[in-house]
Amino acid sequence: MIKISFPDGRVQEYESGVSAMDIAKSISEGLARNVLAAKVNGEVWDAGRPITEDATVQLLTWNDEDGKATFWHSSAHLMAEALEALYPGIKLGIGPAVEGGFYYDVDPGDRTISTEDFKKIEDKMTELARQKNTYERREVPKAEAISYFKEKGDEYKLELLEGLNDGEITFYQQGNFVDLCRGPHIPSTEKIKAIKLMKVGGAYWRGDESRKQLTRIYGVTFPKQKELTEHLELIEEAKKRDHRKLGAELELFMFSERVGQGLPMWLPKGAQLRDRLQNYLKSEQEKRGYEMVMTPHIGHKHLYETSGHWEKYGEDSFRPIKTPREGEEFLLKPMNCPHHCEIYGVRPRSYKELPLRIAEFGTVYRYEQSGELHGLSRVRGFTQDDAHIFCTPDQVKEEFLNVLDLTTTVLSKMGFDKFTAQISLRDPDNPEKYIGTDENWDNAERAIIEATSEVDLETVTALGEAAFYGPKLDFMIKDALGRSWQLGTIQVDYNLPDRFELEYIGPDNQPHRPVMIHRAPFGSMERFISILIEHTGGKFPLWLTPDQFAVLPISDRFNDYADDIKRKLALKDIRGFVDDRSEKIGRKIRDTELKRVPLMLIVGEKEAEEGTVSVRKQGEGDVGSMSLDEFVEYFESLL
RNA sequence: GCCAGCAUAGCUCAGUUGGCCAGAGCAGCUGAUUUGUAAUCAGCGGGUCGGGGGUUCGAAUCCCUCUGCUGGCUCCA
Repeated sequence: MIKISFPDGRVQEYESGVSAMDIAKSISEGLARNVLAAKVNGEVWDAGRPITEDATVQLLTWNDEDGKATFWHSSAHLMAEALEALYPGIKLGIGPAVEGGFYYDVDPGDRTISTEDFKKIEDKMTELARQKNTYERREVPKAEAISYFKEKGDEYKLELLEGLNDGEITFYQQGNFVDLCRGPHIPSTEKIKAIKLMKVGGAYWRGDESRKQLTRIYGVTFPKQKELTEHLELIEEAKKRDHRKLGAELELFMFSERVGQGLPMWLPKGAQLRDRLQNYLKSEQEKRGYEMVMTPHIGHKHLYETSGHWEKYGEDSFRPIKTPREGEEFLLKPMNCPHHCEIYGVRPRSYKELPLRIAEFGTVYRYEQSGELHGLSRVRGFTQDDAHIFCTPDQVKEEFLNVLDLTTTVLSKMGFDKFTAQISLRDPDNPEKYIGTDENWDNAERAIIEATSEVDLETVTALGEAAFYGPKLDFMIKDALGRSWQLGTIQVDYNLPDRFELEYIGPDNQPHRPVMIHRAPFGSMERFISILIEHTGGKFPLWLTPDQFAVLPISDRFNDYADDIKRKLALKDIRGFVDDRSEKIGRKIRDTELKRVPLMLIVGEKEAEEGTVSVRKQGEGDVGSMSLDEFVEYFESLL
C-alpha cells in the first residue's frame, strides 16, 4: 500500500500501481469523467500512469491551467494525426500547448496549408476524436526511436532525439499516430469535442532564422461546444475593440503611406486625449518632486557611443544623418537617458540635491522590423513618459516606493484595477554577466523586493531576467477582457552613470557615483493609449474623453438655446459640441452613441421654456431633465 | 527582415470560367422635412480597381515586381 496525500491535506492509502484516474473513480464517477491529468509530486502526469510510491496527488481538470495545457497538447497530437492523414509524408516539428490553445509546426513539403484548408483539417480531427482513441504512453530505447523516425523520414524528430538521452525517451500513440513526446496527455481523444483552427503562419525551426521555416498551425479546442462559442465571442469582442479600428472610427490617430510606416499621426481628438493624459501625469509627477526638461530629437553619434547604445543597437537603427559640410553624424534619438545624463552633468552636483528627478515626454525613434509594426502598440516613432532619477544607493528603496505610488495612482485613475509586477533579478549562477558591484546589486534587489511588499503589490520574481546594468520591475495590467499587457518599467542602472562619469559630492566632500533609475509608468503614450482604447472600448473616463457631452436640439428652432448651453458649460470647463444638423432626434442619439460621447443633453420646446436640459447617459439612457446647475452638479458627481 | 494572406469610392463590401461605359450600402454634397430618446426622404458628385511592368484581340480578374496592410516568426535600449 502507498500513501496518497491530497491538496486539502487528506491522506489515504491505495494499492501500489494505482493511477490518478483510479483515485478519481474511487471519489466519484463525475470527477473521473472530468479528470484530464494529475499533478504527482508537483509533476504533471497522465491520469492513467501507475503511481508506485507515496505521493501527493492533485487531480487536474479543465479548470486547472495544467489541465487545459494537457488538453491542448493532446489536441496538437490530434491535429498532427489529422495532418498526416490528409498530407501523407508531412514532416512534424514540435507541437506544444500555448496560452489560449496549441500549435504544431509542420513541413508540408512543396504543398502549402492555408486557412482554406482549415475546414477539412477540423473535420478530420473531429472524425478522429470520435474514434475515442486512448493516448498510450510508451518508453522507448533511443536506438528504436531513431530507427522509427529514420524510416518515417522525419528529420526534425531525429534532430530532437539527438538532444535526448537513452532511457528518457517516450512515445505517445493515439489511433495510428505515434509521436515523440514527453507527455503528459489526456486519457482519450473523446474529450475533445469542439475544435477550431485559428491561424497559420511561418515559424523557423527551433526559432533560428537561418533554419528552415516551417508552417505553424494554431488551433484551440474545448471539452464543450459552448465553451468554444464563448471563446469565439470573446475574440469577436476583442476585434470590435481593436484600437486600430476604434482609432479610425473615433478619429484619434492615423497612418499614412506617404509619411511612412509605423509613424502615427494624432488627429485633433486623439491629440487632445493624449495631451490630457500627459497633463495629468505631469501634475502627479510634480507632486512627487519631478522637474520637466526638454531635449532635442537628435543627438550626436558620440553621445550614443558614450552611452554604449551605438555599439549595441547602432547597426539595427535608423542610419545616422550627416551635416552637409562637416559630415558630422547625428542619430534620431532612440533613448532619452543619454540626454538626461548630460543634464545631470551640467554642473557639479551635491548630495543635497539628490534625488534629482527629471522627466520628459520624449519622442524617440527606433527602427523596428517592418513585420513587427502594429497599430499604435508597435511603432517607429513614439513618446515615452520618461523620467530619470539620480540618487544615492541608500535612496533607491525610497524612490521605488515613490514610483510605485505614482504608477498605481495613475493606473487606478485610468480604470485599471488589476495589476501585477515582475521583479527581474540577477542570475545567481552567472554573476559575471552584470556590471556594478555586488553590494549595489544586493542593495537594489533588496530595495525592490521590500518596496513592492510594502505597497501590497502582487509580484512574481524572475531570476536571471535583469538587464546587465541593473535589476528592474515591470508592470502588468489586466484589461476588461482579461488580457494581460506589459506596461512601463522601473529599472535600476549602474552602467550609464559610469559611462557618463556622473558624480555628486557627498557629505565627506568626496565624489561619489549616483545610481540612475529609469522609469516610465505608461511605457509609451502610443502603446498605453492603444491599451486604454481596447480596455474601455473607446468609452474613456469622463475626465479624459475628448467630448464630454453633446447637445442635441430636437429641431433647428432650438439650435440657439443649444449653443447657449454649450457656452455656459464651457465656462465651467465642461467640453462638448452641438449637433445642429436637421436630423431627427433618434438619428442624433444614434450617431452620438457611436461616437462614444458619455452625456447627451436633449433640448426641445419644453427645455427651452423651462431653462432645463434632458440628460441621457451612456449605458443608462434617459436620466431625466434638470436645470443647468443641476446638470453641472450631476456631471461633477460622475467625475 | 522571413513565411503566408490581403489591397476595388472616405468606410464596409459585390464583381460569376478574362468580354458591353466597374456596382451597392453607409459617409459627403444639394434640396425637401422641423422632428422628443439608437438610422426621414429624394437627387447629385465620387474609383487610371495600391504603383509599375508583362501575357492577351481584350485584364479589377492571369504572371512578375515594388509599396502598404493583416496574421505568425525573429528582435525589442
